[in-house]
Amino acid sequence: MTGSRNFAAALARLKSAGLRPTKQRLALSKLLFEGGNRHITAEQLHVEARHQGVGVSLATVYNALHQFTETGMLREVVVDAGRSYFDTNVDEHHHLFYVDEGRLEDLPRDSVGLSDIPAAPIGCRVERVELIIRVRRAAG
Amino acid sequence: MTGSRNFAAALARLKSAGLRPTKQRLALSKLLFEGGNRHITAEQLHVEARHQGVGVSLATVYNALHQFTETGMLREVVVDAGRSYFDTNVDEHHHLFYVDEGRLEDLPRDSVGLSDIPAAPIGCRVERVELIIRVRRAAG
DNA sequence: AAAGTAGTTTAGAATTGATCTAATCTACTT
DNA sequence: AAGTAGATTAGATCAATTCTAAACTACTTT
Ligand SMILES: [Mn+2]
Ligand SMILES: [Mn+2]
Ligand SMILES: [Zn+2]
Ligand SMILES: [Zn+2]
Repeated sequence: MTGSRNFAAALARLKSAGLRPTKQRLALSKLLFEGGNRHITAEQLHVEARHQGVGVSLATVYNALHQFTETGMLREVVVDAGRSYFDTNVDEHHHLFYVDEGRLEDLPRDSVGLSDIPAAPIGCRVERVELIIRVRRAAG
Repeated sequence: MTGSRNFAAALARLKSAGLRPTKQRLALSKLLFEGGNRHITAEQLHVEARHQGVGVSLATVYNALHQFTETGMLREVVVDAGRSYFDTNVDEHHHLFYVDEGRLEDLPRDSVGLSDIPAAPIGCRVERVELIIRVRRAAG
């Protein structure tokens, strides 16, 4: 019952994004969007999928993550040179990054006072304002 | 005269960082710190050095950039997965990132109203607060 | 100044995350 | 059921970075 509702939700998400509901996309969509917000890398999602017996290649994971991002289901967050995180929370918000663990956590938009953002230079538009607080385990 | 003063300054920088003043480090230090603030990648700096006849390998450029960063002469800025930028401005400030060009520009700290930053979780300390405004050429 | 030592540089190999290719497969239309 | 556009995949490829270990050099000690 839960399974079928989740299936229906995943199906609806793909349908409204104009993506064919393949076995792989359905499985990845469920992994990503069931449960709370997630910040995950392609490799992590691939491992998770295989671990659940979902037959999906790494190339397909990358394809799906990019398609989900293009259609607004995900957003990409860059905090670490050489690794991209995909965020299931596409609302405006900020991030806490645990440098040691390579883990991202949401900060609600109103948890930070942010004002007077400079206007974009002429001929440009602001694509996004990213605020990342990098924290590290305190020494000692 | 200018040459010798620049040499003296580069020498002093390395000395105070506890790094041996090798030909390569002196040359890279001059390229980085003479003139205004810079945001540069390892590959870019390597090209620039070779272009000026400085014999330096890419591995050494990476070594030097990391050593300069560890000793506080540079700071690393992550805006693009798969490419690291090194910033000669180590004062607190923010960035404008021109996505199309892959170019970083400084925003003075007081050009943005930033307040009420959440405290670091217990056991952690805030290593840095990064604010990046991503801009893109306006369509049309 | 010569010798000794620890630190530095380097070419080239290796690694990593990501993308590409082109052959196979599948969801949807007719 | 057949046809077609779209999707998946293994494996090759790529770009940035790191590693390795041999040669070199700055500095210290005689
Ligand atoms: Mn990293
Ligand atoms: Mn990129
Ligand atoms: Zn988030
Ligand atoms: Zn800067």
